[in-house]
Amino acid sequence: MITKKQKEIYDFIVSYAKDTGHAPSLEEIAEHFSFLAYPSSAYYHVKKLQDEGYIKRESNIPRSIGIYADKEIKTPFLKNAGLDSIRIPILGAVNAGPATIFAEENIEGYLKVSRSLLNRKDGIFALRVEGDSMNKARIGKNDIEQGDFVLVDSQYRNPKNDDIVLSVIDDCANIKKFEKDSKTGEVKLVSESTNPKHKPIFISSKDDFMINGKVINVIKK
Amino acid sequence: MITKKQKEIYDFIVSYAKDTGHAPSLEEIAEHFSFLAYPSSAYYHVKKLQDEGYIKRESNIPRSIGIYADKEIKTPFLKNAGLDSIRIPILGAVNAGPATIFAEENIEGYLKVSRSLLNRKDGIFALRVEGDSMNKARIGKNDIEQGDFVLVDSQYRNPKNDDIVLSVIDDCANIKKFEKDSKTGEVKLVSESTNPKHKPIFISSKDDFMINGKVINVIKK
DNA sequence: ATTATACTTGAAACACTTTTCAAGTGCAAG
DNA sequence: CTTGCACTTGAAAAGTGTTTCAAGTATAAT
Repeated sequence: MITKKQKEIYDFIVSYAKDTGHAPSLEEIAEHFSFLAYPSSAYYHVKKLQDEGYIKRESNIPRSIGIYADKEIKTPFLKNAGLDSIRIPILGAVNAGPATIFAEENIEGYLKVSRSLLNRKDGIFALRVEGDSMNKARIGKNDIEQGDFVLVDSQYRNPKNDDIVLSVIDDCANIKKFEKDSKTGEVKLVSESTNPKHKPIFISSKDDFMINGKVINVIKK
Repeated sequence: MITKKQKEIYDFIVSYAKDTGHAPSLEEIAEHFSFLAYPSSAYYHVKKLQDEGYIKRESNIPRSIGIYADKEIKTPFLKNAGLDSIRIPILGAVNAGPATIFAEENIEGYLKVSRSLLNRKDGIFALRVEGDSMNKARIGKNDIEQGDFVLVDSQYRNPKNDDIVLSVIDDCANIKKFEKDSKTGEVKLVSESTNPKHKPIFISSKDDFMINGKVINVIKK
């Protein structure tokens, strides 16, 4: 059986590999976790993960940890659910204005979120939603209403059709549904709203346009 | 500008990463090419590839070569299994003779295979097995008998010990177990047969010798 | 013939990584 | 209280891998 620590280490390996394109060394794994002071400790856990079939690895080969893409690790049973929540910074309200909302000084506070909602900790933040432009959109079984918080994965920069994305267009932050025409390549950002005043936004290459992440969850107010 | 040698090296890196889930070391790259006797030579080419923007790499970090897919670094994760079944061309029977069996005109038909058997679609084909030279070998829980089909991953060109490989030696196709002596570097191809007439084949550098893929599955007749 | 380009050679120095092992800690169940 | 489990510690040895450099080769273009 796999333990909570090993699951954390697994997640770190996955996220490290995603970021860099290669696996971490045992030394780096140890460095990343305060409960591991030596590579030998990382070795212990990595060997466990390997024995359980969650990763593959080759002896004496640096950075040879590989992840099986079709194998998901279930979060082990948590004895103390309270300790398993994490703090996520709340940034300025979504449609409030300039792109500078991403600066650190605009952090409004922190939201406490159960870690099981998320795949990874880094790069996720919360935004308070203002307006009704997305009140028909659904993330899981929730809609997005004024005053709710949306969790945004800022590492997700290559949206697929129908993803709800956070974008900044001409210095204005928006939460819209992403739609790209596979033939013309034209990108459209659609409001999923009961309010007809929200028209789709067509992106032209001259617009100052950026996808800042994907909405992965909604936390009702 | 990139040269032909560099393109070859690039392709090797890609195929190695696909097979193993991690990048090769400079030493391994050098070993793989007869025109490179030292890691420093591989270093030279890899640096070129990096300067030209074809790969990314980190200084002093072993096996940190990464390949760009679009603009994102493609992590060499192991691929997962899909859902539906796919068509795989059936080539001429294995020991029927010359290497030209790989030409398209020798496709005998198609075999319908559940994709879950395979890691990837492209580069996989089926071969009908003739003879008893491998009837003791096992792929998963199956042996390889006359009349069976073996699935060959032709992108897998860097076999490990005990892999069952498809090779072409002096224009003759063979399915044998791959064994390389880690000290001498000598390569031996062994028949796993109850029939003692099948002797191991020792590969010398003067032989016209090529690994064409790895047997990844057996489909019983 | 000279120059430039595109490499290869060879060794050594240096850096990074893995592996091992014996001894310990802290916690929870019996 | 004892045992077992799930780890952590600490250091050192044994790999594995990268980088540098100076010198040399081979080919093609000027």
